[in-house]
Amino acid sequence: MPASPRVRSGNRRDEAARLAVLHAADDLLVSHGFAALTIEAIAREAGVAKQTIYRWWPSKVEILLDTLIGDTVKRLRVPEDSSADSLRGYLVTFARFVTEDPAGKVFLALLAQGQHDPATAESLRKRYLVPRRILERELLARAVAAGEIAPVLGLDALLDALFGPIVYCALTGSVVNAELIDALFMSLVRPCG
Amino acid sequence: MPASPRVRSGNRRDEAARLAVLHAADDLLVSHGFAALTIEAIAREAGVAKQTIYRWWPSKVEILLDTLIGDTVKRLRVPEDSSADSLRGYLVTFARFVTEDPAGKVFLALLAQGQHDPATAESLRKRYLVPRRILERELLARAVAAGEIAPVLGLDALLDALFGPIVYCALTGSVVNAELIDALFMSLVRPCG
Amino acid sequence: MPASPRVRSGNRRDEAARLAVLHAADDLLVSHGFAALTIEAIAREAGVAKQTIYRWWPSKVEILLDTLIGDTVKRLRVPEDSSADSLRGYLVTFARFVTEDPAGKVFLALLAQGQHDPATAESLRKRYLVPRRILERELLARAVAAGEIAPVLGLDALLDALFGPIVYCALTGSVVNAELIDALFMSLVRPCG
Amino acid sequence: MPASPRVRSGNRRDEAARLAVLHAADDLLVSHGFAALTIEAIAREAGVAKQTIYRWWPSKVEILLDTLIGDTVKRLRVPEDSSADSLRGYLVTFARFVTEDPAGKVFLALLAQGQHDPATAESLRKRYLVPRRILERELLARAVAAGEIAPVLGLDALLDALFGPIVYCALTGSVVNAELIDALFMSLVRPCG
DNA sequence: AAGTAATCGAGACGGTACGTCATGTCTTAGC
DNA sequence: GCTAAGACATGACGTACCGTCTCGATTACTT
Repeated sequence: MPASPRVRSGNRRDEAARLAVLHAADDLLVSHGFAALTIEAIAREAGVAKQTIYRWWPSKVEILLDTLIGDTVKRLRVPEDSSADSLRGYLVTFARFVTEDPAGKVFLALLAQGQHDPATAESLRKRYLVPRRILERELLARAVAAGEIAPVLGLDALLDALFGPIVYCALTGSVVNAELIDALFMSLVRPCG
Repeated sequence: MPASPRVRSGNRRDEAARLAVLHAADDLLVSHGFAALTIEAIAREAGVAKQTIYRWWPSKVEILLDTLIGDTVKRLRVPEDSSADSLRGYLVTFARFVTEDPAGKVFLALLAQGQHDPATAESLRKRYLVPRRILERELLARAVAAGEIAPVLGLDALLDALFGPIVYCALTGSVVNAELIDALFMSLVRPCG
Repeated sequence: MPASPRVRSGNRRDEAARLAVLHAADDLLVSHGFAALTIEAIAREAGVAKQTIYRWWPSKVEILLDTLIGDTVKRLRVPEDSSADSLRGYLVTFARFVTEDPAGKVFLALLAQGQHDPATAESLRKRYLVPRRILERELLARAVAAGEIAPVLGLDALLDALFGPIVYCALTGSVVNAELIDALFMSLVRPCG
Repeated sequence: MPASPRVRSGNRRDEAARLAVLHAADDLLVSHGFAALTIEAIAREAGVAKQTIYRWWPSKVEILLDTLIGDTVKRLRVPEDSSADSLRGYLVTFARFVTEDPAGKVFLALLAQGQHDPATAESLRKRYLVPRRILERELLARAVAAGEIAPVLGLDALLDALFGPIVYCALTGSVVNAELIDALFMSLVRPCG
């Protein structure tokens, strides 16, 4: 199997090129950091022409969002089960995602880039934060309805209070304390029983 | 008063140039965003030679850190008084700083840039986060010793739990809820009396 | 004729850009001297990006060499005819070239720059001096074979003896004496008859 | 003898600094070429402040001229004796000077720089070329008067015809042929007897 | 002996150009 | 109509020198 550069698809969008771009972006971010994540580097790494990237993505941020959304579906599912335990488990999973998973680095990078560029902030919010937030709010609502938890706060504020510290620790490079998650959970979510 | 564009200082560092750079960086960040904050733009805006910037600052991040540290001293003092009330007031001040003060934008931009560049993360931590954290830990310790509060967590974790949600809301562009701060304060800090 | 700043050539080298660079370099050298001949000035004058210059030429010296070679082909042809008269005419043409023609200024500038930079010296020699010298030697050889001249020196030394004084006068800003050329020609080349 | 960097001369011009600058310029030209001969490099090499150079020399060219004039007096004397032989010897000495002596490199560099900058050309002419030319013309005049030579050309043109080829060979990096000097001497100067 | 003046080293300053890199737009030619 | 390839104008990067300047020290002439 010498080269087989890739079968050209001719008229249609080349799925292989799409995947190659997504993987190249992901790999570069993890291996060399956001600073090295240039369109030219992605094209080089993916073996794809620059124009092919510009044709399908308006910016490198959207590429990262595509990989992040894909990876989140695979590795950071919002649980269906609304027990207090599965809720707590979700917090722990999120903490691991954000500190250890390469896709978590993508999330942090996008959150960061959102501070430098309003368009990124808007995209991240619309395509990622809001949809997740809806799922999470529903999860909490189900748990409240089931009498599993009795939060001391409105659902949105509660979610900020729970995820905020985890994200902040990840951003500042502190370890995310298990004690911290426990205390937040006990004090704010108030599991019943 | 004819012209006098600026008095040259000759052999010594030119204080006027230093201030011009700091202000230019601050202004550009606020007015055009981090993306427009290039060394050339700062030099242009400040009426200063590029080399003068490179002579004194290793990167634009250090310029921003200088402005941030200066502004924090002026507008985000850690209170001396260790009452529960002044502690809560500090949280509110921080929330306003981070969402409304131009210097707060600088802080968020640096936190963000730290995700893209480890050197920034390290500088921010050493020159800003750690010194502030020390002061805040001492504040909490005094309050505990005075019997003003009875926190449910270790001091570091507690600080992350308190500031994390505020920073997270600022990063995602959500409003920082007063209810949120209250609930965190009541549930985690547990003011006595 | 609306605007049409220049038609972009896309994938291929842009011939218009190439010519614009050559002319800009030539014009700048003649109008403002070698000191003003910076890559940035050429790019400005030619309405071309700096990178376009660096893509095709390793240095401004090679740009000048390109113009010199082109101009020499047009205005300083080595004669085909090997009569003593045409040989003498060639010397006179060379003297005019080197003192009056803008392309002659380019030649002198390159010869000069060769003293400051060995790479220039090497390029000038390989791309200009040696090829011309070959043609001139052949010319002399033909004239000797035809019995037109009977030089008192080897061909290479003879060429140095003939062109050296002309170049030296041009370099020092002296006028190139017609008497000088005649005397050299009579004494060293020794036309027969 | 620990350091003794140099004795300060106080009010007067510091002769040691003057010499250090001349030697540094000379050394740098020979060792690293004209391109590396910057005022800053000379100051560095000489252990002298930049301002000290600017105070006494209007440009680096004048520094080189100072060294050249000094070295010429020492190593390229125009002979007093007006015999044909000593005249021929002078030509050979000049050829060696220009191809082997470091001071010869200085001469070529200045001649070259004169092509890039009219002020240099003017200085070189006034301070070096013209004074030498006067001496050389006198030498020839004495030789003619003494019946030692019978040149076929006016004295100035003759000098150009003699030195031109030597300089040209030095400029193009060719070897200066002994045969060449002989032929020029015999054909143009025509020594009697 | 005290004051004046010029020199020196050091080095900051506003500039200009360097050569490199990534941007996003474009055209070509092949499938 | 997609693709790989890559030229192009733009503009920032960080570095090196330019020539001017100001400083504080040193030393020699004046009074």
